[in-house]
Amino acid sequence: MDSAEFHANVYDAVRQIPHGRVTSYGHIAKLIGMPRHSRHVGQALKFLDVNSDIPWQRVVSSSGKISSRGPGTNGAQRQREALEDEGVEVRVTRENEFSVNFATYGWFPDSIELEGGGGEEEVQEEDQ
DNA sequence: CCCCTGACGGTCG
DNA sequence: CCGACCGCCAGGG
Repeated sequence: MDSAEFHANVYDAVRQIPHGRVTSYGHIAKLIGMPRHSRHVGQALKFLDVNSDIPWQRVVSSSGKISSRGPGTNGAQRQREALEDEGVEVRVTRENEFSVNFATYGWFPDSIELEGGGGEEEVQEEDQ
C-alpha cells in the first residue's frame, strides 16, 4: 500500500463516521489495517480543505482531546465549532484545550467496509 | 545515512 | 486528571 492508497483508505474510513459522533486517529488506523500509523492518519487529514466533503472534525486523539495544531493556529478552534455545529458537546479544560466525551459521542466499530473491496470485513457497531 | 519532526498512543506513578 | 516517558514510522533536511 503506497501513500496515495493509504490516504484514500483514511478518507474512506473517516467518511463513515456518523454525524454527531467522533473516533480517534488510532482507531481509523486500525480500521484500515495499519494500527501503528495513527500519526500518519493525522498527516493525511491535514491535506484536506476546511470545506471538504470529508468530516475531518470527527477525528480526535485517543484521550478524546482535540489535537492542538501548535500555538498561533486556529485549527483546534475550527474543529470545536464544526463539532458543536453538529450537536457534539465540547468541554474546555483548564489548560484551554477542547475535549469530547467518548462515552457519549464515541464511535469505535471493530471493522468497516473499505471501498477497495476484498471485504471479508463486516460492520459491527457498538455504542455505549 | 543520521537526525529531527509530527492533527499519535499506551503505560506508569 | 496530569505529566513524564517511550515506542512508532514516513518524510524532509
